Amino acid sequence: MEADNKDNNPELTGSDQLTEAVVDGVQDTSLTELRRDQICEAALELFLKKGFASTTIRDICAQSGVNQASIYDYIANKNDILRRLLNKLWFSSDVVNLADRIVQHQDAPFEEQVTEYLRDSWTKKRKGTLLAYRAVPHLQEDDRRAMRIRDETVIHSLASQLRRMAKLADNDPRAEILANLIIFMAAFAPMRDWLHKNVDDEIILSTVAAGINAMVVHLAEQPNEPAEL
Amino acid sequence: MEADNKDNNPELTGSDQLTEAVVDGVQDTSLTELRRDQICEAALELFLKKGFASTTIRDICAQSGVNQASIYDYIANKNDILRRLLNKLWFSSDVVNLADRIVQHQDAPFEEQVTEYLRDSWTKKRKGTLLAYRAVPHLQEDDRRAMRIRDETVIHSLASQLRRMAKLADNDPRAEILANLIIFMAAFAPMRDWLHKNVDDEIILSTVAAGINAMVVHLAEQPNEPAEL
DNA sequence: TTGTCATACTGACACTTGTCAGGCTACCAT
DNA sequence: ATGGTAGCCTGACAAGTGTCAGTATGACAA
Repeated sequence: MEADNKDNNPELTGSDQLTEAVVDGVQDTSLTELRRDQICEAALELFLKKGFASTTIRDICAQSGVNQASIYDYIANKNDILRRLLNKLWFSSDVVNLADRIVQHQDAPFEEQVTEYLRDSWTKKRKGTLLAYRAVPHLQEDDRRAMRIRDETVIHSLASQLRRMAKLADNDPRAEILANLIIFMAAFAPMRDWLHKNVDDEIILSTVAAGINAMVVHLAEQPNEPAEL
Repeated sequence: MEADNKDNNPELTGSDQLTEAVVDGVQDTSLTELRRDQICEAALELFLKKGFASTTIRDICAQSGVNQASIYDYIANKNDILRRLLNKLWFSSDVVNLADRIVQHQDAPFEEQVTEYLRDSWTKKRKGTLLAYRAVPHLQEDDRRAMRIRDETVIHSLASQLRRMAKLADNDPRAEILANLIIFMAAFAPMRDWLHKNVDDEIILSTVAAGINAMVVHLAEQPNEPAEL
């Protein structure tokens, strides 16, 4: 079981994505596209509601209206659906990451950029984030590694911006830690949304953004690593 | 399937825990205790590695050395194992929560208390946290509600301490948001531990604690909610 | 009208899963 | 030795699972 032959795809989709299997059951590429979207949309909803492992192919078929046998004309297997979803919602999301934002708008105040970054993460990328945090354990080892590498890249570029802004030494590990923490907070609202039901989203946003800003400011005021306790 | 008859337990274990099913296959209560511990320990390891849904009873039996049939003399069903684990590692963990810490040591500086709180959360309660964040979707509705209520209680008590410390109005929602965020950060190191492999744990700890402290200090300096943007 | 071909679907296979009935063994008191 | 009993295990069932071979269907070309 779970042969998952993505090796029948000779060229990689680009090393910063997960490799999608080639499926050639159906010629009409636009139809393939359409059905795939149906399938992925249904699968996303179910994965988030019931978890990847508890969602069956039959569930996905029922939800998307695609036949149980035909589904294999559009996707290679259950894992392939997850890969495609992550590629679309996580790797190719149109949310600009914080480091790039800072580089692009050198003049805008940091807190404002954090606000916009969080706003986008919490709306446009919300489901992708949830999926990434919940479903990654079900990926195969190399896909999981790809996700980790992506994360590390993002964190390192953010860390170097933080170092510049807070005037830290090039090897100060606190920049990486704070970068990691900020990325983590991009998952805050999606993962803990059952609270604050009656609180205005903008207040949540500005509170967290102000908090992140305070963290960075504080770091800039403490340019040396604290001595060992 | 999944009858999950915890209703054959007349008295509740206490409303701040999940209800564990009564299993009477074996008389010797100390043996029952022993086997249950074996089973839970094995299950915990597997749940964290493969996820709840992908871990089979057969896996748990193999890992714990308990027979496939006998396991039902010690636990009621797969879900019951999860409940018992959460009761032990999440509800009855010996980690003092941050609000209680603050009340108990009114004089100690906030940052120090945060440090100790995070240290405990990231070591003693590490697996419980991971389990709570990952496995809760597989609980039944009422158990999930119990977890949520617990969370809300903890957050509200922390929020009221934050209000006191930062001199905020009683209805300022930012206290709740920050409390929620701090609780969320108690899951930071467990959930994102693949980074910082070569960074001293104490630096991670002090960096995050300092950041949280800066957030609260900043909040105290901004006693009024910002006007609408 | 007939033939062809791309797509949809019926039905099934091989396997895994949670769960347990009922037989089995080892030890203890007599 | 013998009977009894507390714990252990073989074997199985019913339900569900991912996957697909092969057939039915419908639309279009000749």
